[in-house]
Amino acid sequence: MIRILIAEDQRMLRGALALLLDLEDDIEVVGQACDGEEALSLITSLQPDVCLLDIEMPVKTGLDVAEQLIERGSTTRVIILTTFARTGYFERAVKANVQGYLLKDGPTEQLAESIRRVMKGHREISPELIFGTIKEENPLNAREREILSLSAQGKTANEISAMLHLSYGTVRNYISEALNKLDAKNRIEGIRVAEQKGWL
Amino acid sequence: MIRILIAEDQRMLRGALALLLDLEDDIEVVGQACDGEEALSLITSLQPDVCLLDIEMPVKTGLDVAEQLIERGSTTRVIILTTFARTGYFERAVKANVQGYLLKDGPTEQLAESIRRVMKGHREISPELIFGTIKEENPLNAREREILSLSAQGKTANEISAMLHLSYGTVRNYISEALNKLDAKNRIEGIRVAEQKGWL
DNA sequence: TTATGCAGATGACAATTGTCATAACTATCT
DNA sequence: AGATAGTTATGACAATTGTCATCTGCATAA
Repeated sequence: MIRILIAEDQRMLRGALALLLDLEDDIEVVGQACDGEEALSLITSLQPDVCLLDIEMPVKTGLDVAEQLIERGSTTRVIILTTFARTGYFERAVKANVQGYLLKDGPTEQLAESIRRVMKGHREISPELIFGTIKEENPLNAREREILSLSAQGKTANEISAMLHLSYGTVRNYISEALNKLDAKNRIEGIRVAEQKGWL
Repeated sequence: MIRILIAEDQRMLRGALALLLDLEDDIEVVGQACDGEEALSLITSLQPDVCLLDIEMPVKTGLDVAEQLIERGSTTRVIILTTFARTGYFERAVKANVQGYLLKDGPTEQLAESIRRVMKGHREISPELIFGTIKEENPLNAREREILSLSAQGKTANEISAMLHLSYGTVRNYISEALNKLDAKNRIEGIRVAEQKGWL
């Protein structure tokens, strides 16, 4: 019996997946979490064989959870299940050494089969991601990302400088550099591009 | 037997919902669509009793579909099933006279029951939406919305003025007015607020 | 007819933003 | 020690943005 845990904040999907997987004879859904924090603590206490992690969840993202599981030397295998084929997300998942990265756009029928294959030691990656991704690296460094994120929240260069204890000019330099790398003509365009690629 | 059609672009969710509903003795999923256009043509040809429509789909949104069904005098009952509790969406759905508006954040178990109740002539609205929404009207008029949308794509005031055959100053006036209404201190914040409320 | 209101335009002003050249200070590598 | 690279800072400049008061048509209602 494969014991699995589902972490997904959208209740309808979480419930439907749990039901669907429970119909399989060899799979048992032992727990469900609606945010990253809960997922982490349930995985620790329940020790499931596999966990299905959404990325964009409250409190902690699925990627955060995956990284912390590695740190703790957990034996639970991780399958990321997300809407986003964003290169940034995928790269981070690969670095965190997850066993699977599936898209919510993929077929339902394949999910159970993917779980079984992961149990056998295979890696399961949505075919959309296998080609044409690795080349698109995140061009932004940590500072640029941090500053652009704050800017994306509507913060002003001045506010950001106060928050990060940097000078006004430095903040603007970083934004300028980021926009240059993203080939964007202003903050708004830059934010669009970066968000869309999962670089923020 | 209640014949239903599901329109939802996310394949995993669509598949899971179809399976879940097909398990019910009195419900039969007669069709699935992955965009609004397909939904419309399948509803016309299959004449299901109920259709489940996602809002944010390619080609045509679920709201577009609902509105066109009314126009055509279709007898198929409509349940909107969406992630978004945005007031703008909800208002539009109410105006289109849909029979249900459920959130994907709601419980899976209730879905089949909601469908049965809709068949009996009830209206099904997610409880989150019943209170505290109607008052939050979209404060932006058509022009302001149009201009802020273009701005959200990274367009400059100058570019927008050329696109809409308005003067540079007029465009900035509209943006200023929109920001004032949204209580935002700059474009970026304004865009965030408006998008989050479904006002764009 | 006057009044009222709306869509659009103009001009002026200050603040913010985007760009660039340059420099100081570290830390690291050779 | 010298070379190199990364981080932070400055100053200067132009362009863009945000705000306001004011003005022109134009339609429509009193």
